[in-house]
Amino acid sequence: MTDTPAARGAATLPFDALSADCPSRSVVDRLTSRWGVLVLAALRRGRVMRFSELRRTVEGVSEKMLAQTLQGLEREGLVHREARPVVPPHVEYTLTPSGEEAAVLVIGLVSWAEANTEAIVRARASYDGRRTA
Amino acid sequence: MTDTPAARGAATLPFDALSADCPSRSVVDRLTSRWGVLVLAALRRGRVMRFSELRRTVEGVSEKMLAQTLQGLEREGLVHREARPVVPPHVEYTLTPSGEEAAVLVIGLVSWAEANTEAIVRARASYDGRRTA
DNA sequence: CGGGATCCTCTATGATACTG
DNA sequence: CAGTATCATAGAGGATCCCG
Repeated sequence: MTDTPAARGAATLPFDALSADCPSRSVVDRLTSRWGVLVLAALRRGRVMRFSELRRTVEGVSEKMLAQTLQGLEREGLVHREARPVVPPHVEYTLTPSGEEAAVLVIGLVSWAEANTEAIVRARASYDGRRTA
Repeated sequence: MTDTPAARGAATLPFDALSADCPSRSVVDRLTSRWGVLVLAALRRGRVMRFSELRRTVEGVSEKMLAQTLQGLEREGLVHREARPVVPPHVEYTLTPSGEEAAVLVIGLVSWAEANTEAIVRARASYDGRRTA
């Protein structure tokens, strides 16, 4: 049997993302980007947040990365940007319906990670111990 | 009221990962690392795979990054490595129970991304059109 | 076959300063 | 306030060769 990626993809593999050329990979990359994950989590469930509010909520993010991340998510149609033409500027960010869906999944991951952090820290210590010994 | 990350975390925020010092962030970072996601997806549901098998399945990954990713996942206790002392070497990788849990969530994300790739590509085009115009 | 060791190239990320 | 522009750097990621 031919075992090309295409053949496997159509026949048995539900995950095209495993193939190099699938555009879904770039989507996954953005969803799972360092700050993308945290911004989606911060905007969950219809929250409306301003730029500086996000800046404070997502601790450690720089202005530059926050702006860049928000633009990326907006481009993917996951985040909606509402700019009110006043001075000083007033800009609000929310998740789009699509963004809400993605956020649910991302938050699932984050929650799991938090629930299992202790176990993982223990696993790390064990692994490191074995290697050092 | 004191507004330390710890205080907020306990009181109102379900997501400690939003605070900079929470160890869960490093867990999230690894789970969502570029190749980590794809390796977890490839090893889903009790699959047993050898190194070169993974190398072929996760298209585009280099030997170095695959080795590095597998070691990272093994360290977190998500992947089990079984090396049989024969020549030529025979090494098998599987998910641990913990890894299976994480994989389910990661695959959820990947699947969503694949299902929504078209919509996202359209959103991109729309966004780019608006900016260029 | 399954890596380890090296060297090299980018890109992601940050710090800082400036602006409408 | 909400960014943009610039400069600088660590680390991700890749190519290649080597070994048990």
